[in-house]
Amino acid sequence: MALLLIVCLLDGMRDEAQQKPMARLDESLLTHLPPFSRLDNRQIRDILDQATSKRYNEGVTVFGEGEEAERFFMLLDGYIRVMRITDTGEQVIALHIPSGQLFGIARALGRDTYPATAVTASEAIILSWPTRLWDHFASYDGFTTETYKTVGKRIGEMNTRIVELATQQVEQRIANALLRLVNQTGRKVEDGIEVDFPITRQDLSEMTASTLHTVSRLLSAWEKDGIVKSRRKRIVVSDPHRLVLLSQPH
DNA sequence: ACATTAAGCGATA
DNA sequence: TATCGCTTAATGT
Repeated sequence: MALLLIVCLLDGMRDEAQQKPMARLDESLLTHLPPFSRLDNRQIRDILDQATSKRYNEGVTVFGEGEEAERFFMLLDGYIRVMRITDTGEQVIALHIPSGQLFGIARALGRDTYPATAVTASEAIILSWPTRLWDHFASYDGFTTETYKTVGKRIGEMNTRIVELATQQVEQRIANALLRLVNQTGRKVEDGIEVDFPITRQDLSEMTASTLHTVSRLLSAWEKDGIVKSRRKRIVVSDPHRLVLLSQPH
């Protein structure tokens, strides 16, 4: 969270017109991120000078499904939850995006509207650029290939999730969802690995086509067996191995 | 093998 | 105090 501090200070902390051009953001913020790692300092400077930075609170919608894709985004800190709403008003969580990744890149998918809704799953710091700059970015060496790598990973993840949803039963689905969360966003703590952002039973049920009651019951049972430890909005996996066993059909 | 309904409890703001 | 997250039991499919 040191990054949070730095950017807040650079932003001047004040006035809630948060959407403002960066004064001087350090180039090292981008140099180690895959889409930008092959660019020289002048190119990074150019990119940063056109970026807008904004700090988001938890649970804030960055953009909504179907909206005009006016901008694309780079998540510098925090987590993004990508979700869709069914016609009956039910929410389905498609995936979570960790910091260091681009998102809302409709242009790369040949779309002019966002295919899903993006909500902050934690406090977040996000850079964004007008979509018209996408082609300019795409001309940079390695930008496109790296971008498609992460897009490919996301599609791969969603693929395996579809198979899970279609073939496995709830216990396996929830176990798999939890394993993915700790693998992607896990943070080592005293007695295991903790999901790095606030997550409710309702959230987990929306990731697994289940209900918060079933999730609650399963987490309680797993806690009794010493596999997980959970309190409100926090889940620690203390025995990942046994969770892997549960994620396997038996 | 699950979802739904309902009731109640503690934490949080 | 009101709302939220969570648990549990009973009941339904």
